[in-house]
Amino acid sequence: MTYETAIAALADPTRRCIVERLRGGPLPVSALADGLPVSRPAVSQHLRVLSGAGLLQVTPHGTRRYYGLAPGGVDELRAWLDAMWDDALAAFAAEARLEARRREKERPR
Amino acid sequence: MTYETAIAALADPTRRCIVERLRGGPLPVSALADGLPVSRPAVSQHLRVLSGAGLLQVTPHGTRRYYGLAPGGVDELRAWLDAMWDDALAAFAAEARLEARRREKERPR
DNA sequence: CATGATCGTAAGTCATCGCTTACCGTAGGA
DNA sequence: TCCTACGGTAAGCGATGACTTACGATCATG
Repeated sequence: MTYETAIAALADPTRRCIVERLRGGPLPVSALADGLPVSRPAVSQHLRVLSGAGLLQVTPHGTRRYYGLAPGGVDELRAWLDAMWDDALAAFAAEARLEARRREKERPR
Repeated sequence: MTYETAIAALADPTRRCIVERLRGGPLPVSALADGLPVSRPAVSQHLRVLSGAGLLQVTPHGTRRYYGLAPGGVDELRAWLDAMWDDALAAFAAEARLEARRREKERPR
């Protein structure tokens, strides 16, 4: 449920750039806007999306608000990826069995 | 580089539905289109995007093409997530140190 | 060889989304 | 108390993208 909004939030290049800029630690909005090719209101809108997805957390300090990566923010997303692609191995085995069955059906011709 | 197209491909709900339907093993296009709320050409377009992102692999068999999850298709995406959010712990430590420094600066007043 | 089934592609339409400018509320310093 | 910095919000615009219908190509089957 939440991993859907998380992956939607991370799909935007500008938002990924924000995430990468937050690797070093929390930053206020103005510091984030400097160096980004978009205006400051655009950054605010992106921060709203990222926060809404549970990827960022805010700590107001005076007039400036520090945005930082939320620990465990991508846990559900990782869990979904694992659920899909770990079963893919089993699917691979299934496909191998299907292939074997197809050969078996072809051989007697 | 590839994780960007992968996350963009997985951002669409219909494409995620396709991925989930492929957990049980490869399927031809018609079988995928049945049960999805979109037309068959739409499914073909989604499959093109997913394949282009390295998430799916195709095995033509006669007139029908079997689409299946590509093993290791999300490896780069997982690596990127780890690189971001594992360093987030270090960032958290950095923020803690920053907080400590702020208190230290406030205390002597 | 002809026919039907499977699937990819092209063109067009409509909604969603990201960006901008303009505006407003709020906290801190002179 | 003014005023300046910081940042969130609203409205409008342009572009990207997802979907549909129509068409064409290919392979198996009668």
